[in-house]
Amino acid sequence: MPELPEAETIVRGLRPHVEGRRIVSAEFYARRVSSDAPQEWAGRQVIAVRRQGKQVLLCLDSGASILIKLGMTGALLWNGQFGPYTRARLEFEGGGVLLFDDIRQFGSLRLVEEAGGKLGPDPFEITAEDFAARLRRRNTQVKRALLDQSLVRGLGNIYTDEALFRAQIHPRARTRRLRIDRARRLHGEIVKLLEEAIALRGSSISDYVDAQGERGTFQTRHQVYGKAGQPCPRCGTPITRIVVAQRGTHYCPRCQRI
DNA sequence: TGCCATGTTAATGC
DNA sequence: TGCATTAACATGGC
Repeated sequence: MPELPEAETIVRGLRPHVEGRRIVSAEFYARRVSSDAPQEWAGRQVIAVRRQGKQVLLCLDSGASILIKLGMTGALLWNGQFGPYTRARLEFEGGGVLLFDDIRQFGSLRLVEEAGGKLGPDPFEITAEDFAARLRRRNTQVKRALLDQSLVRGLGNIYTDEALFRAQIHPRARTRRLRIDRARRLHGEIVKLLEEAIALRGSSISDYVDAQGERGTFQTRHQVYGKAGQPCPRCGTPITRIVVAQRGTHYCPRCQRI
């Protein structure tokens, strides 16, 4: 669920509470949530809260960072209610508790020495030119390429479908055959889409909530995601659902031609 | 009941 | 090397 706009909303909500604070203790309640020893986190000060694609980083005074992957259903709740899906709990000096709730347990927390890994550039930090070049270097379906975090980081199933609709590109279009102006335009649409989604605090499709437990509202602006059978907002043709890269994919067969 | 779901990674084969 | 496919993870909703 959480993609870039949701992670950004969580980070913004967490920052004023967590930055500059020291971790007093950490506890894990599920084997899968972390393989770290929680006492190794204790005593560390969080100097910055950052987003990395769709992940959240708590940057520590030691130089290392706690990398938080939200998976499908992860939530970070500031002073939230401890519940059956609470998988981790961080207590901060001076009061305040950060809970990591995660129904499906695809999320995780782990200490990393270096950020980045195999992630590609953030869509906000890459030029249209560079984006187009990276995209056209691949030889695959454009939807698959956008979901690949090593091309650009932060897009998931929802925003990929929405961005391709806005750019009027078929999700199965081959990256190598995309004209350069179309690839540049796709980057522009991605940036605008993500900015709009952040302004509305993300999309709450099922259970995404921000650090205060509040839902986002960008789902009310979705044009194709989850809209199979409904008329295309541009031309009225029914939105079609197909499977691309093993993911449900929504597009307008008239506006988005190969 | 069976299938589907916003994510990621590993294994395997071409 | 790059790309495609499948499985796996754990749980809730329809």
